[in-house]
Amino acid sequence: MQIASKFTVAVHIITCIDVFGEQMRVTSDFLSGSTGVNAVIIRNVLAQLRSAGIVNTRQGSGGAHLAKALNEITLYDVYMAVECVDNDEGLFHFHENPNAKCPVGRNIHKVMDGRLTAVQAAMENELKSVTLAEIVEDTKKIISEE
Amino acid sequence: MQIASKFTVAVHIITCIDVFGEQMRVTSDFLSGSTGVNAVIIRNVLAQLRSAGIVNTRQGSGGAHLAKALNEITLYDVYMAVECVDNDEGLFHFHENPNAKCPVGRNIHKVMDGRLTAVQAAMENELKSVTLAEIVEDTKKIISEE
DNA sequence: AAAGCTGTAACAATCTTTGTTTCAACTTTC
DNA sequence: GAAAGTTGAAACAAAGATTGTTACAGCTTT
Repeated sequence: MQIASKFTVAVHIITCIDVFGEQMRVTSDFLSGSTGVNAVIIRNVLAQLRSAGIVNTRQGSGGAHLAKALNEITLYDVYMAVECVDNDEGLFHFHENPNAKCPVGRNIHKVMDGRLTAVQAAMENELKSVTLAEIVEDTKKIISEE
Repeated sequence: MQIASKFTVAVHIITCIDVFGEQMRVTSDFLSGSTGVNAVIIRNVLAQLRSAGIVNTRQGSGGAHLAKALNEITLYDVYMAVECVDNDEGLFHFHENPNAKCPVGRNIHKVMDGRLTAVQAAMENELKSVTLAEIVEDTKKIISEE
């Protein structure tokens, strides 16, 4: 089981906006071409990024723009924006009907929950440690060396 | 998107084997009752735990037993045993067809891969830091205080 | 007014997880 | 050795999530 590709698509989108945004209109069609992902999916992801205050889009005129400086956007922000993991449910799917009549069944949740939360937090902290500025910088560097 | 519940089921199973194993046969039917999960699923998980050298099972006689000391089993071992995440694919599902004709499309993988691996490693290290001995100890403590 | 783009809904296709049915093979007990 | 209880495993169904597709209303610019 994997985290939905909307996350990597979102990072790809933001990178494209910064790399190409000054010289052209970055439309959902263009992004669809660069990512290989359907334009409607792109618009959905853009809508989620917009809700999170990461990008701006407008009907009619077309073209997405960044709403924040790249060094103020972390991978965690993007991850949360596209909601690959439901915040209520958490990263781990717990089996839903442990038997309350069994001593283990009625207590396993209590024992596990804190630890599963810690595991999820470890992952999220690592995501918080990377900014999109780094991602875009690396990308531009590689492009310039090609 | 979530990590399959087979993982929490597996932890539940191991806990039951230790808690109840001395006084009764811990069969797939019993585990099905305690977890609320279908007995065939339980047998599948047991088969994966057996392949990983964590438990022993036998046809006919019935009843699962631990093949290792609890302090030698970490949550990571269980997680890997049940293969909730494909080892080849990784935790993050990358969009599969970025456009090689686009400078961003043909380099985004290079830029992201190392960082995604680091995020996954952070999660896995946290899983490695918890042993089943702790889980079972906590569970027994709670049961004794009920 | 025309062209191009976004926003969004509805539906289909695909994949994964989980459940169900079924039956062969094995062990213990009578 | 027969019966009962159990595991191992295959095949298929059910349910849910992701991704793709189609369609169209609404906005902006020219």
